[in-house]
Amino acid sequence: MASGPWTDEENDLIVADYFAMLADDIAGRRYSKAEHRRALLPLLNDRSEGSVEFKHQNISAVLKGLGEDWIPGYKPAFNFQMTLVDAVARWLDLHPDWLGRLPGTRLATGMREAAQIWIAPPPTLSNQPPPQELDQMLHVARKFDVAGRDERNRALGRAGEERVLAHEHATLRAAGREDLARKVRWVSEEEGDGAGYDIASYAPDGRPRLIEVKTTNGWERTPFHITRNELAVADERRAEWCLFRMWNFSREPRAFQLYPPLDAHVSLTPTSFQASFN
DNA sequence: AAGCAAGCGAATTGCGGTTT
DNA sequence: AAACCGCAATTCGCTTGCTT
Repeated sequence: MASGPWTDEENDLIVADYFAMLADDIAGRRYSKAEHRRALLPLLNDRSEGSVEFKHQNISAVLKGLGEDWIPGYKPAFNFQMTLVDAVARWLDLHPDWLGRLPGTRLATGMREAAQIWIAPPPTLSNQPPPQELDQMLHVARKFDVAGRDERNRALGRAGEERVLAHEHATLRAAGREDLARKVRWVSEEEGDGAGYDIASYAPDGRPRLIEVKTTNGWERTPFHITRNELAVADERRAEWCLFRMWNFSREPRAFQLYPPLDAHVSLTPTSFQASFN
């Protein structure tokens, strides 16, 4: 039995099998996990059923770090090795359309949502996941440049802003401020980026509220990019500005808000540098 | 250099619940 | 009743670092 670490070949096989099941799951097709496992087993180097199951949970963990859906029932299990991450990366390279696929295949059931979004406290203030787990997830996020991917995904960003717009309208109406709700403006849509916030809204008491929306399909601690300009505006108008972080977007949007100073909540790492001649 | 302890990652077994 | 599924506590064994 169980002879040493999994080889790259084995990892490739099980990752491909995993994605086959995940595709079935997302499309709502029936499939049998046990059947997949039986088909896979003889192709591997004499692994036990248990270890195959466990490896599936490890793949779920990689996918969670990536900010992607995983197969329900394979609860993410950490302590996976980086060779497994490489195998997932290889598979995604060979199937570039997987990440580009439109979010929302499974949305049909969840569309009866209220316009308001559930806002929870930011992760810095709630209970933390074990540090070991967090490190591994961030490592994966970096390896795949999850933050960059979200940033470049204009459709995701726009959908997120639209969602927040609806949320602000609903919140103000619920507070009996129809007058303010009518004055909410989608700044980035009307004037383009550059203002340092996306939506100009109001608190129920009438104070202005400048909202920068950051959207991801990933989990709540997925890293994101923030521009120098956004930071500057956050600082200049710190009483009004807020960052609206929306996560788990394609399934069921959840959110938290961050208020300046941002570095009290997150650590800011420069990721791009200006090169000029002198 | 060898022996020993500690730590850590990998994997397995077994159990409780669910579906057919 | 039997098969199937999901899950987690726990064990195993290897590596690494420390001591003598």
